[in-house]
Amino acid sequence: VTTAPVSRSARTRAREEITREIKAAARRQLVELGAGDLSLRAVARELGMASSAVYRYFATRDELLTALIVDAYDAIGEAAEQAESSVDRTAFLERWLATATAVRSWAVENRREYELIFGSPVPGYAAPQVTVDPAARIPLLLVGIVRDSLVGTVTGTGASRERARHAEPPEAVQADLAALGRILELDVPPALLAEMLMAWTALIGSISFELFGHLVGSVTDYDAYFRYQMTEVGSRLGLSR
Amino acid sequence: VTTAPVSRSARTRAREEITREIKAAARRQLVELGAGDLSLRAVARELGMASSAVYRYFATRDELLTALIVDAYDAIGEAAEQAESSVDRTAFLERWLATATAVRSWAVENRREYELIFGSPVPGYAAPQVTVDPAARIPLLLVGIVRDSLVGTVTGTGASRERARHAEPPEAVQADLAALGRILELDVPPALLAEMLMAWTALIGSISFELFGHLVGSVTDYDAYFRYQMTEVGSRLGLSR
DNA sequence: TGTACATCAGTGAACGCGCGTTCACTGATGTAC
DNA sequence: TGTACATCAGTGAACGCGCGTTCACTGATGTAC
Repeated sequence: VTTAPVSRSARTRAREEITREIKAAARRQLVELGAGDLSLRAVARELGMASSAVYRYFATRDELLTALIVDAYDAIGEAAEQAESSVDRTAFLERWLATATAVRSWAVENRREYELIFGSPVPGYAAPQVTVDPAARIPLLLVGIVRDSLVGTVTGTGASRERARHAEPPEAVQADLAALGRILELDVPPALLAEMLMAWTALIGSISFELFGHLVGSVTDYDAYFRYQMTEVGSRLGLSR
Repeated sequence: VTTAPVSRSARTRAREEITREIKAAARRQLVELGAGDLSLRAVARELGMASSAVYRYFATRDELLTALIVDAYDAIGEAAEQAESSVDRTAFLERWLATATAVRSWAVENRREYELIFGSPVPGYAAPQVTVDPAARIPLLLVGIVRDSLVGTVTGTGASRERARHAEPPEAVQADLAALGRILELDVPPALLAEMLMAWTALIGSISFELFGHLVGSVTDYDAYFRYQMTEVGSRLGLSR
């Protein structure tokens, strides 16, 4: 039995640093070429090391891809959390808008990484379990906002009690929603939970539509259109008005 | 000046047939490997011809890709039009649901081709102008439904006059919408036009979310959830209730 | 504190593979007189 | 209707390239006594 060293050894520190450098180089490649053309050899070349050396850090190309995916989820989640946390806690709609806007800004600035996580899956690559938690950060933000807004309603802190009236979801959907509510420990009407799922879908759907070029010719002021759209979504969640 | 032959020559017929065969083989490859790994050589191999022979039909790999994209847009548009046309003209919500459902079914059955047109763009490939028209078929269906529903309102054929009340779009968005309304020759309130754009976004966004795996763990009955979601979207368009 | 051994990072060559595209060519089909 | 020429489809070899991964190796760092 060996005891873990108190201070990381030179070897360990070097390992961490070089791992970071490999990921950084891979990210640069990703930006230029897209995920499909990401090449271990090119990464090694950029770092001035033998291509075989990369295998000391990532056992396979897919493992490197996975690391990039996890990083991307974390980065976009982090950006969203940062933005959301700086808004007055009782301004629910604004919290949602800050979240949505931050997500979109990150996506615009990090197109390829956004595509990596929200675009079409890389063929032949199956996302492993490790990506699940970081992927949940943004939806969990939304859960937090809605949860707070409901407490707000009860104590009268300002959330709208005139929530839009929705059709009751059909039974099959209710079952899914009930299970989801239990996982999230969120006790809300099924229609509202469904609305949250749709909000999350609308957020990503809208950003993808813009980035993938399907609004070319219809919209020119993407900022304004996006904000308007997300305001509509927010008000359907009963976050204001 | 040569006159066009009345009946296509053997050569012309052969050319058309082989062009079709090349596209079919390419489509098969697409299904297996995704757009990024589509290879001219592999297509030629499958057809038992020299790889150089393919160049008599498509000057470049990208040209072949473009052909597949156009075909995909046409196929999904065709499927949608078929489904929509078989619904009672005055059942506006049902027309919308038939459209949406047909689009989703086609997407589920033709995953890769769907990804080709609605997933992340193939890096290094710029969609040429020829893809614009076929891409418009589905949104134009939606325009038709809403247009008819408005006439319905006037003549009292059954469309709801209790259209959901929307916030007025901000000015920057209004400008875009006005231009869009002129192009479509559709004279409707800006908020409704915006809602149509959002419906189109929601349709594709929802299908992509499902296909790209972002609902795994939250939804199990995709059919029911999708239908519910599109019903909500439809009612926001004032198509019923 | 010094030494012997184990662990690990990195090298460079090699394996086996596939790709897009070009080019000079042969032979079949189409066209003009 | 028959012949001469032009057009076109398809061949096979080649160019120049890049890829992921393995393997036997050297030399530096870490560990146990």
